[in-house]
Amino acid sequence: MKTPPVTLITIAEKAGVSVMTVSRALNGEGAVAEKTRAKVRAIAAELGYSPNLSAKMMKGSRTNVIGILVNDLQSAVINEIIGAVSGAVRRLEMDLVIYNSIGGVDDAPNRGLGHMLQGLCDGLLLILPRISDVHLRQLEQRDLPVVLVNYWRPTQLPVVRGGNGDAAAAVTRHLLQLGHRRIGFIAGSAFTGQSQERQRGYEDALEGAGIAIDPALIAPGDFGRRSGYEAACALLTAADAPTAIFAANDEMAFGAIDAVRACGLRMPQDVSVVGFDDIPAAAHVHPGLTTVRQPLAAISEAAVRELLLRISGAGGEQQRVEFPSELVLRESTAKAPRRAGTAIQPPAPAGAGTRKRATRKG
Amino acid sequence: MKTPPVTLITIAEKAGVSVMTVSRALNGEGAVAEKTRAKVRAIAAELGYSPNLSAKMMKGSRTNVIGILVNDLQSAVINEIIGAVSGAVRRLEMDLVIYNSIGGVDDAPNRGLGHMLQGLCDGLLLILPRISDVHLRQLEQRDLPVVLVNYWRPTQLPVVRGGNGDAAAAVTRHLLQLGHRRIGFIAGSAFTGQSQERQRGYEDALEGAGIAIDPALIAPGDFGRRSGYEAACALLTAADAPTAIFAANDEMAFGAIDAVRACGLRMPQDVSVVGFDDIPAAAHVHPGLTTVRQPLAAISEAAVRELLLRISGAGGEQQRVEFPSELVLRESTAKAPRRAGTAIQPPAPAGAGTRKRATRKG
DNA sequence: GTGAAAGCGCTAACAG
DNA sequence: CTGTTAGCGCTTTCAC
Repeated sequence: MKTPPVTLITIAEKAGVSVMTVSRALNGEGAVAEKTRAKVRAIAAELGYSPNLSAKMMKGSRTNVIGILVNDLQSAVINEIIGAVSGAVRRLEMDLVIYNSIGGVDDAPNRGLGHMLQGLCDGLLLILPRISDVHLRQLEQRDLPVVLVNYWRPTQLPVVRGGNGDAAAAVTRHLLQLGHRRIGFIAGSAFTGQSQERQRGYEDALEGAGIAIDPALIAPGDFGRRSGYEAACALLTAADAPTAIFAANDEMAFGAIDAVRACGLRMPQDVSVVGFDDIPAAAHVHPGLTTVRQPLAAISEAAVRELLLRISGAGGEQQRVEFPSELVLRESTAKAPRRAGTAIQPPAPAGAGTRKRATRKG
Repeated sequence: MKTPPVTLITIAEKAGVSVMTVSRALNGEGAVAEKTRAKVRAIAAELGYSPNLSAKMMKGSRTNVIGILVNDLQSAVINEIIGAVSGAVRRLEMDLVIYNSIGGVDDAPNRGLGHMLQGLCDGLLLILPRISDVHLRQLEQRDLPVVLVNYWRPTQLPVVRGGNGDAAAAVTRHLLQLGHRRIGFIAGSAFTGQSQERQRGYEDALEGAGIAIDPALIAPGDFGRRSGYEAACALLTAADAPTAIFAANDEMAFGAIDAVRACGLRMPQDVSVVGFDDIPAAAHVHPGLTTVRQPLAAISEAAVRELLLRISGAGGEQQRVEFPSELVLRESTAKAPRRAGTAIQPPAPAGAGTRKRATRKG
């Protein structure tokens, strides 16, 4: 029913030429008489022809589609990256398909991923904050051009990313300049190198200022708001509590802010809070969150460019590209208070305004 | 280099059977000896076989992939829908591919869309807050199972969506009960029926309460935060200003809140603000935003179910499914203040804390 | 229960 | 410049 599919054959018949000529005319390659080409193109346009990708990819030729493999579409950072990649891809007159390999770390080794790998895409951009090494090894084995974007684990695959260590050091120095001496750090999960690098920057800056690193000031988190809340509660209620908290990402910083309030403290007067990522909400809250902005647009563009290089076989000279991140000062940091760290009463179990992260059964 | 692709042939040779048998064994269809099947499956697993979708779709058989066509990946609502759809699809052991038809309303009629239509997906979920009628007509022509999710225009295609009118009426009645008599409404863009329906609910509730609709209280917006700010400024600085503002979505409500503050007014004491959508940020701001929550999970599941029906040819008995939305009361609404609407000084051009929407050149 | 043949829409390679 | 042949990996149809 409805419209029958338009194939090269349809056009060939209507134009009175062979299928091959139509193919060449439409793809702009091979020698075709200008006149023929024009005619064929006109008919194709009229009929609303769009090439059957499946057939194209079966022949192993380029599909002009690049794929994104992502496993967390909820993340503001990732959505920004995807937006930027979309733009870049579009400017190249290519198409973009996103494969959401939701689920856990070990997900989609053969499912889905396999499908995409099987030729649909010319290349793949990986935006995987949680990727397992097993999965990564599989990708290394494959003969598909691939670039890791912003999230990585040790690998030989090319990586394009924003700076973490330098910016984290800058954050820490900023806090030091404000007179803070006990600065807490809330780490993220270890599935990506991001948190470690940020922590390293924090530690380097402290050491650079001649301040010993106190393990009691480093709390574990998982990049989720809730974990930031809990980590901050732990930090703030301990003896000799920090006067500033640096969270490895904005979400956790928000949780930390919740905790500060739940502890009856003021932000930034009593406790300064800094995040990382500069997600849109960081600018929207009051007071605005001091944080770090990664140049996601530049990262995305570069990643696409890198991928294109791999696709065209000009296999990488540069295996790792890093763009410096930038400190964004807002109102969540202030001069360190005079008080020595006094022990604080722990708040009620679930802090007001704290949103529980959705937990999925299964 | 690296791993050569594993095809049915590879497996057939290794198993000492024909390609056909392998195909049947793997797909579970057709009669195959249990023994053969087990053997074939074992080899397939061992070799890490994953079927070449391209070939599959070329034969027009089902690919077990469903596609999402979306044109705004920045939207929190849409991301929530996509998350829910992902889950539903996964539970069905199918795969999901997202096609981001960014750009304008008239975009992707033949590009991209065409590709997906050409068989990659068994069916398409459309999450298109901005879709043109032209585009919609094209889709209607196509012989591909399609379901519109949450956003729609007049069409014969099936639609699964959350309620708008009833919930908007509930919001309005809530404000009326708080004593508000002059309630402003900020409309969204007209590309989807959502804004109109929400406005209708607002008007119905007012009329139901015997209050005449004042066109001066209805301001145009485009669902963006900035437009909410501007619309609210206009409402608040006019003579006989409203004591409550109902924005057609949360983003605009946030803009309205910025405006309330920029005008030197307090929220909710001087002006109550209500949004629509219950995006995560609505719960995160202080005071929390009273808004409406659409049952996105239910909507998404139903949409997938509807789509599956179409795919299996059981063409729809039900063309429109609607799930009731729910009023979420938080702290942005309060009893109407005593003051008569006094004229307010307009704020400085760009309100503090207002984030300009990114404008893309080209 | 299994296999052989044909063909999906397209393009690379080689004629003409 | 244009046409012919062959074949990508798979499934459908029909044979054994």
